[in-house]
Amino acid sequence: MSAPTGDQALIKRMNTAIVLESILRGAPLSRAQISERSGLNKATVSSLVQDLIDSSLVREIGRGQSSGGRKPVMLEFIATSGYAIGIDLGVNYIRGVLTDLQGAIVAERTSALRHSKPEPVLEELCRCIAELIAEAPKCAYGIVGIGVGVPGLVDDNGSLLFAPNLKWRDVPLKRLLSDQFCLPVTIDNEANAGALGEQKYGAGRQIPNLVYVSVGMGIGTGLVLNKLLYKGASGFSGEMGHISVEAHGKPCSCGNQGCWEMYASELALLESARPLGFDDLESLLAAAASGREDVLELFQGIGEYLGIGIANIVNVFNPDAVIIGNRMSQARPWIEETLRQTVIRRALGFHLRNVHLLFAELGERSAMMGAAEMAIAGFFARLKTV
Amino acid sequence: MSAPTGDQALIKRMNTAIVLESILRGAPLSRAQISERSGLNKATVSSLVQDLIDSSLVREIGRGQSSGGRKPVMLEFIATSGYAIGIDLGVNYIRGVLTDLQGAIVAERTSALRHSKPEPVLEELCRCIAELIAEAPKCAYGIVGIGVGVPGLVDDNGSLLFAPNLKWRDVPLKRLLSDQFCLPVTIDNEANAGALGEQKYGAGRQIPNLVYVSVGMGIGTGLVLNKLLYKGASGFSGEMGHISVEAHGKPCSCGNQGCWEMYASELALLESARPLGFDDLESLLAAAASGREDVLELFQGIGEYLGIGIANIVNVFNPDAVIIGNRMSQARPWIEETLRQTVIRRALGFHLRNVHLLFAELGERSAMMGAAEMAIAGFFARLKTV
DNA sequence: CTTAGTTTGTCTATCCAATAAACAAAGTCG
DNA sequence: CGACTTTGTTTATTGGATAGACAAACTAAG
Repeated sequence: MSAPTGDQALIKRMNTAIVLESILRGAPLSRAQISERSGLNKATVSSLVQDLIDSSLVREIGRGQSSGGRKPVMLEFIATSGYAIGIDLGVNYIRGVLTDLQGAIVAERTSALRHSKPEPVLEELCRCIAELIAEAPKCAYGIVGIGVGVPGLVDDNGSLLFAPNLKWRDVPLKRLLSDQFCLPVTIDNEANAGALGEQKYGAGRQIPNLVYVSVGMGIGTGLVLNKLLYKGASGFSGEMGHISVEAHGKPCSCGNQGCWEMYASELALLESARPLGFDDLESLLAAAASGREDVLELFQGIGEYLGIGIANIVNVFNPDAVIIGNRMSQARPWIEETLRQTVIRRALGFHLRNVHLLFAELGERSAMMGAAEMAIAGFFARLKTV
Repeated sequence: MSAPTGDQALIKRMNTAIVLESILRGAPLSRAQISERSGLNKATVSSLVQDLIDSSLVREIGRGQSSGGRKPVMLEFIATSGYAIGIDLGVNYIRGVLTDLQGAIVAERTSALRHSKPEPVLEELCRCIAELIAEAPKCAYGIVGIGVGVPGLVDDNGSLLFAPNLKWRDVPLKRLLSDQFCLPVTIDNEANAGALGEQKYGAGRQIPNLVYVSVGMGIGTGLVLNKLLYKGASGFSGEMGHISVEAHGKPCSCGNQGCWEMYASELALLESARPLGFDDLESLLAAAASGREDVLELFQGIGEYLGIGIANIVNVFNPDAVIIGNRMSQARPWIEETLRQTVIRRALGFHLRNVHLLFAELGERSAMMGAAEMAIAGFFARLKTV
């Protein structure tokens, strides 16, 4: 009914989180440094650090430099006290990764999908997860969770409501996987996962507010506000690919007209390239690289429309950064200039001052790493409540 | 440097807030009921309630009904222990209100503005505030703060950076007013204030996530997420009036092209109505009321474009409600049907399920009441930190 | 080498908020 | 009237944070 009430256990959880976060950010660190940075009393820090050591989350790694007194005992987070699984479930591939608790990759596995029917795909998915689990070294917490990024709409029960390109409807993915593996499972949209991946491990490190624009066959977007994924009222949001940028433009399968993704996605590019005799992105990229004028113009068209939509996003969210990801980010050399100019011309000056226009650093790994991060974040969140 | 650390004072503040909020929501309430609803121990509640009584925030109002035992002592919030000032600074008017701590209006004052130069306007503004302050009854906390909604961009220091219709630039409004009155001052955009006003006192009561669309000469928007105003990375955001809905449409003074407000605002309406011999909204409303076909068509055009932009908003934020406010809400009878149809046709089905399309209930008072609410919220926030 | 001063991390006594349990006061109902 | 309920306070206890004392470990100046 009401908010969780405050008691001493809450204080301890909060302060433990502060100590752990200090170590995560600034390791190696001594107890004295943690005390100074956090404002917590030395005695408090000592006690909490001892708890963390007892829980196998932190260890002492020997003496550090002295500045004229007793040498400090340096502490570090034990990233290998647990492992996370991150999955990027694509339309024709499954990418999976096993990472430690700091997102360092331990094992990786990719497989192509021939069918898109749920049953064989789920079978392959489970095989992939099982193999990754088998590769995890022995450790205190084992596998702490499974995160999955999917190309579709997910509700807050982790059911995949609708995935147009897979032609799936109402697949209770979270329940299926947690029944199978008896582990915490987090499911989210591919763009949300990508946003988190880039925020944590890619181009958006240390940037608290960003928008990730996943430009593939369609356009998906993920919103990170204050380092947290933003979800709308009913748990799914950010369908900015279906913002109408041409009020009476091409009809979209979503029912709207003139959706952004009808003009700035890979699909839009391929459609306008068909008369020139191209039918995939790779050949277009090759043609652009060899300097074909008509193809370069096509990319500039995409760049402009991407810029139009991004200017809209900047005006609405005023983020610190916008990150272009997914397949179209490969076209960076041929779209970046037009894109940047368009955004500069169209976005409001006050918002432009601080916004950075970036391209994904993790490439095809954005969503997979973000999925792993969801699992890791879930583990830390559980630490706080138990 | 780091997060605020947890100590016992924090617990007490949190639990005091829980108790106070229970009383605010459910008054009249007994100590026993608060204990049961909040999960706090009876003794804890007793102690915290005593503190609140000592601070003149709560009072006992006598015995309540018994259900077979000792009669409970009922408690209520003392709304009149403090008063707030809310100001709506418009382009050609100043509206001011004095409310108690629950937003009940005690005094109200409107004045027309002839000039728009800063000096005379500020003078009139100060006179308005002073007169309202003079009307406040004696009470424990006096005037707890001044909130002001302004037609322009505000930074997080409360400076009015740019107000196109007033032709103001860089007016440090917050500093001026707090110097003058020695009171806490909150400045925000008119649309943000309106959003808060409708969320708290108007059509959006109890709706945690909503978007308020202020349709006047331009279009402004205010975003309430989880009952709090959302601000972007640099403190100002939500310029959805400048989302481009016609990628290569009419150039806007903001530098962008095809901005929503070029097609769906009062300005857009007046422009298309000029050939018919109209030059203000009032005469158009009158003509529509008398059934003039060509005018009705104009309103339908506005309704359609409003719907196009609102569908975009619904797709992006998936709010619980969208509230149309400001002057154009008077045109409700002639735009609502078209607007509703357009949104239904264009927004994504999953998002539509839960969204309500509402019109402002407070009319021209939205922003003013929201401004008062900003001052009240500031008072409660200070209670928690001191 | 000696000695003074510094830094680290632990220990001790104390404070304070929440809590359970006991309790007195004030009621209902048969 | 007596058994039972409900309310709100009192009392003793718990547990986490804290200040300050302290021992250990170190640097550097003389």
